Amino acid sequence: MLKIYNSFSSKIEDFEPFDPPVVKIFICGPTLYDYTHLGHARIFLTYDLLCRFLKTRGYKTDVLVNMTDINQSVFNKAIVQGIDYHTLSQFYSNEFIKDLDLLNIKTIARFAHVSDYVKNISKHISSLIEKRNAYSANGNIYFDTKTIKDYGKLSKQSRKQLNLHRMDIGPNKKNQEDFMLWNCSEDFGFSWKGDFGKGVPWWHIQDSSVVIENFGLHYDVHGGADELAYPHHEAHLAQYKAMTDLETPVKIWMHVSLVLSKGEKISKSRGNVVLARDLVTKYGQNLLRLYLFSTHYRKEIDYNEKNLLRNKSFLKKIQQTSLRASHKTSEDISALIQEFYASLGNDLNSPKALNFLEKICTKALKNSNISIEDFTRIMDTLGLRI
RNA sequence: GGUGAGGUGGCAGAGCGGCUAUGCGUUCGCCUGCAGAGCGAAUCUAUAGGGGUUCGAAUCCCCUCCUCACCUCCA
Repeated sequence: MLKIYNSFSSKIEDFEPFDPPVVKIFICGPTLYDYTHLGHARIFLTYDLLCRFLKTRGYKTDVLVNMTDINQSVFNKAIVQGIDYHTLSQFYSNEFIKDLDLLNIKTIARFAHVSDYVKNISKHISSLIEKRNAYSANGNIYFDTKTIKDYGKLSKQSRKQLNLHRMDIGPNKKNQEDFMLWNCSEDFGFSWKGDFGKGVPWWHIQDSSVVIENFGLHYDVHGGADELAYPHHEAHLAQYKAMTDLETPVKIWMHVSLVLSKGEKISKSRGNVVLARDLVTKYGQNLLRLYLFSTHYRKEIDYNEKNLLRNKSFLKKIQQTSLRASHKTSEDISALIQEFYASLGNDLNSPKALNFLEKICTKALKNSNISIEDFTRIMDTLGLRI
């Protein structure tokens, strides 16, 4: 039904959720200090496609997205603008939701703002200290990565390599690669109380707490951008294992590749950011979907406007097909429809699926037929609004 | 140094064992007072290099060369 590449095992695996027919998916969400750009859009559209496909196979999806409002970048921008960090993050949170709507992403069931979870985070840190997975050094709390046997496996790094990273630098850390859970040493002008001291919950533990509060001891898919594999996902997995006492609390680690521009990563520091809303306004979400889905999710996309526009004629063909859709699907097209879904089922091979869709359209416009029902189902799967 | 993704026609970009996409471009028609847009048709027969597997490879295996990204906050 669905084969999917698991970054943890580096293999394409048969997908079987813990509690079928429900599929629990966690997606690393936005840090709330700026608008959604094309790279973010690709991430959420990919999981939207995954969910829509899973639904056609009889699954029910439960998607959780964390909304990072406690974060250095948020604090910094709030200071620059002279406003409360919460006001700032709330603004971008609303804008994010608007962007998802523009992108026709309706598959996300829960949004979890980290600031609503600080008490839980503190509780979980206390318990990690108790279990000796975490320790205090110079007031800060760190996770002892040596307590996790195969730490580094997800990001495919040896202990030696991990040791080279200058991770969350501070005095008296047990291991160079240990990461911070609770920051007590910096003054942000505000702090929260934990049993272990006043401070700010740090990056990685936020997701783990959000996940365990919402999903409990296990879930099926952990998603996010490729670049999050280290240190973020590695750290999250270590914490989550310690919290759940399970060896495999997450079935599939699914990483979406980056969007580049002129061969370079899209990022604010390089000044080549393209906002999702601008693209949707200018070209429409249909075109954007066709463009992004015509590259496999594990492959980088080098964005340029020309390539996006190339899908125009394809979109037109789809629109013409919709006008020609009839009451019955002919056999040759029926076979192609099967191939369309089979392609998606094979590690979400959307470019191949689109190829079949194009063949379907070509035939339907010549001498074959596709039923309105079959056609609509394909559109729904891809999230196209024709 | 480590990890991952790639190298396809003039260009962009799919296909991932046999049916050789698609788009841009180019050329020719139709349309038009001209131009553009639009429509129709034709055109380019490609797969980094070298071995191998196979009846058959762009597609699988090995070697070489090259490109890019990530490994620090970034999605």
